[in-house]
Amino acid sequence: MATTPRRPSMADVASRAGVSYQTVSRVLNEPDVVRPATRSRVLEAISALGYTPNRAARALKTTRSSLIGMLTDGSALFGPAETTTAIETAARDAGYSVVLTTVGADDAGCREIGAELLSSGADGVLVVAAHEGMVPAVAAVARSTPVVAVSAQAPRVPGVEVVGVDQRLGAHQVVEHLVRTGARSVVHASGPQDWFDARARLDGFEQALEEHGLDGAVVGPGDWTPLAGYEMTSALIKDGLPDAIFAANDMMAIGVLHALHEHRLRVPEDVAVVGFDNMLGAEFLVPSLTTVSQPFADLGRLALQRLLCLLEGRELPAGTPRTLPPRLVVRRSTRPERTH
Amino acid sequence: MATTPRRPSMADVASRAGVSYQTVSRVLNEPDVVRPATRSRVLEAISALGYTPNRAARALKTTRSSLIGMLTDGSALFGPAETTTAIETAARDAGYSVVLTTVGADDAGCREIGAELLSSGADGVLVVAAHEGMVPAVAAVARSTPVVAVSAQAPRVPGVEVVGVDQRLGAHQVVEHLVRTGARSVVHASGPQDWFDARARLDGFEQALEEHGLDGAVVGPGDWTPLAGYEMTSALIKDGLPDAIFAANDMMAIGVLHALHEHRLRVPEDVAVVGFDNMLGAEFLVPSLTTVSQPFADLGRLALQRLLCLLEGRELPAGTPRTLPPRLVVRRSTRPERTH
DNA sequence: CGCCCGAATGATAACGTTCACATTGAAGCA
DNA sequence: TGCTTCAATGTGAACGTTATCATTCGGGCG
Repeated sequence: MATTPRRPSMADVASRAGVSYQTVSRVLNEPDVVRPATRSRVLEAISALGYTPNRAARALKTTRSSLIGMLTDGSALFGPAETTTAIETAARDAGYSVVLTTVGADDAGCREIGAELLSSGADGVLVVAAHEGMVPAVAAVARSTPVVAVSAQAPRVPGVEVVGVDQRLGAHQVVEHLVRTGARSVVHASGPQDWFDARARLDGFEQALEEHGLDGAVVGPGDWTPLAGYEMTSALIKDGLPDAIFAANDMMAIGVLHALHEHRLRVPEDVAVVGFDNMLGAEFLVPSLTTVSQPFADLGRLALQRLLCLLEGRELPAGTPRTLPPRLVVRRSTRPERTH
Repeated sequence: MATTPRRPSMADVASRAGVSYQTVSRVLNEPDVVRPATRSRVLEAISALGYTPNRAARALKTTRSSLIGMLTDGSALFGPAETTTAIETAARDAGYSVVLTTVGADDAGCREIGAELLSSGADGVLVVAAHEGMVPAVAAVARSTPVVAVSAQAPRVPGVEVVGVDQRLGAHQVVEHLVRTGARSVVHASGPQDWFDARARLDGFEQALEEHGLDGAVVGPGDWTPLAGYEMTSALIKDGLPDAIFAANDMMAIGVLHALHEHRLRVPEDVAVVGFDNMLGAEFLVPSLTTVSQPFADLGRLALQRLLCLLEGRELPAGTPRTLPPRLVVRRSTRPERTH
């Protein structure tokens, strides 16, 4: 009774079932090779003792930790959170655990973060809300571990695969919708340009603008927050408003709407407003926000699938996309499209 | 050249530095006991080889994994996300990594989730958005591992410590503010009652109602989403509105505001609205939302600190709170308080 | 000068698995 | 019957650490 209640090991299970520890190992790893009778005896012993395999020992022996590192931004943004959850669930289904690592605003300890992620023994790493600040950490990791980034475009790090939503396409869809609803001038309230997604949205915006010969301008960059959208819009109101404002994300759009409301400007009659992300609640803003829906959860699953292929040396199923399409969701913050 | 590029081990470092691997171990774990000259020689070898300790081996030997399990809800809610980040950062500072485990809506695999968390070898577990659905998993874990829950009240699981924001107090503050601003009747659009926080807010609401002799009712329960708030409010509009609506969280408040706006009802003149959480953007809703701010980040750090004490057998610093106070943030969705 | 002591380092064993190979036993076949 | 063969299980070693004990080497002191 005085002995420390050590977690049961294979040896304990083995002696209870009257077999050797190797047989127990086999029951766990290649069940069909052991005779049904012994197998069930072992299984019974396992559940009776509440045995769980010691992952440290397994990792030591196999040099594979069954851990996936997830590098993500510290801000509590909607999209990343959803992607994160999808990744974790899919990883668990595949027999992996996810170790979370957030990188804050400061680049300071960033290379160090990479080293820590590495030493945590992750078999592979997923980068979720990719921005410049992560590049040092990613570069440090990528030399010795497969990395898949969820991002609009490859962080300029060799050996990093990329899976993402086509942000440029999304921006195009926004501009085209605005054109169809009569806007002649559009301002993009841009996001932080060290984020790859923000840059791609801006690129797509400028390109679409040119294609349609629209008047347009870019203000910002903002930092994804409502306050940024609010301040940019307040400035615009002073300097002259366009027909429409395209915010880099829904949070900034909230600030845009607020500023307009504050000045008794009507949306969409005076100014149309579009966001990006289709976050929870976008539909219930005042007015209901036209925005671009991103398949965050699918994205997470796709990224994980890619990483698993890298890890296990499998080929990707043919036809697996590298890029997912966004979807424009038209609501009340833009003028209705003419239906012929 | 044909040999697999194995990660360097202590033995490699040792032979390069001309010492035994035990000395390398000592340099890492108790540096002062080794002579400065040899120590620097070893350190030089470490950095030259890019050696990082093998955590699996260490974990196997010490029976401590330096892993903290974080059990959290799958929904992409704002509060949990912020708490999560704070925990991860604090954990990393303390030399721990965080393995993330989300539990979805289905209770099905829930006990199993506990077992997996356990077998992942976490030294301790933090429960972040506690609700009934987690109880089986938590119970499974708690028998063999320290658990701290971030929650309004103890999930009824023995041996689980609790750290939380005083939700009842928050609800009290809301009701009192509403009373001071002239409301005579308040409806609480309640949250999912299997969440401990939602239950506590409801309790606090009812208690405060009684104390102040107010008219009141509870509608719901909702599921934290804007849609829920919207539907409850739509029903209220048909059946008769109170002076104020207290939504269980800000997301639901968004739906409440939307429904009111849709019926041309003015906030706060016709109905005052209050939320809970002070999520990013609450300030910029239309109108700016009065709500209860929760110190999500502090909460995460506090929970981690408590868990570390449990893990390392330390006493908590005297005066460390078990409960953090919320803070009422008065904005424009409620009538202004009279200033004498 | 011989002894002992402490500081610095080395050697050995163990943690709980999995891998590679050895052993057992029963069945198949001439 | 005696041999081979294959299925089922057991044995020994190793993964990279840390814990424990053993060894070495100067120097202080009687």
